[in-house]
Amino acid sequence: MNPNANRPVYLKLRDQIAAAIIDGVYPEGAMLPSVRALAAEQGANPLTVAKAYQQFQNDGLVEVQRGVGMYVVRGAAERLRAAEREAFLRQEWPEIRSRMQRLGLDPAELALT
Amino acid sequence: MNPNANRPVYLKLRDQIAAAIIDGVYPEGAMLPSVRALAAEQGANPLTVAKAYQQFQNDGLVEVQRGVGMYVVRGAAERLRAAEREAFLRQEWPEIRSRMQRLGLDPAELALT
DNA sequence: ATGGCTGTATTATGGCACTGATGCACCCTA
DNA sequence: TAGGGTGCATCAGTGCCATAATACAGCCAT
Repeated sequence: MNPNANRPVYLKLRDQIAAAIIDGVYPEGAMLPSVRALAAEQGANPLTVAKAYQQFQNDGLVEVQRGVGMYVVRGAAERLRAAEREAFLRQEWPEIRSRMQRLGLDPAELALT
Repeated sequence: MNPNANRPVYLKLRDQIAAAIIDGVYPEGAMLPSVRALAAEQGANPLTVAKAYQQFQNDGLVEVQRGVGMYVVRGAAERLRAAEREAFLRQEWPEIRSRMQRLGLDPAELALT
């Protein structure tokens, strides 16, 4: 099946949040949705959301003001995008590429879709 | 991290075997390695290997001769390739494509690597 | 027929990741 | 100063995964 289907919730949330930061849905300096709010919206547990937020704190992409909320730091979007791009090219793309080759698919053609 | 890294062993084995069938490492009519042999080679448990083989039996891609071994049926490689291709295009490619777009990557360029 | 190879069923166990419920510490505003 | 909003720590439950030890059923060459 799709490897992304049976993925832990907190990782899916993490990807979703990362995409939102990169796309500017949560601009730099803005406050992220509270763990409870996002949990209610996504139908998940607050702790699961907190776990998804955790990595962004460790990487210094968001700043925690205890009792207040979590804020996107300056330059977070670009730093995040660079890191994701590097990780994608180094870890995922080689496998995807060889896999497509095995299946007789051409990335250049599919790109035009 | 890489979604394929923390995947269950039996699924990684399954993908590895599927690739071998498609690539003709196990040609049609040939016998697959015994569960014990592959388990020893891969450092896994025979039952884990059996679980990896399971799906191929259900899909009718391999034929079990009890007491003898498991054999790749005729047309298995092409059928497997078609199924994998369809699944890839429908389930995985859309996500990959949008993700690359977000990261500012062009599939057409990367294809030339 | 016997030994050695196949796959398979059974049961049990340990580990680990994910999820969940509760309560606490902290900060701002009214 | 009271209330409601934050994040966070602790503990517990659950289910999947992997392993293990046996035992069984079938086939084949010697």
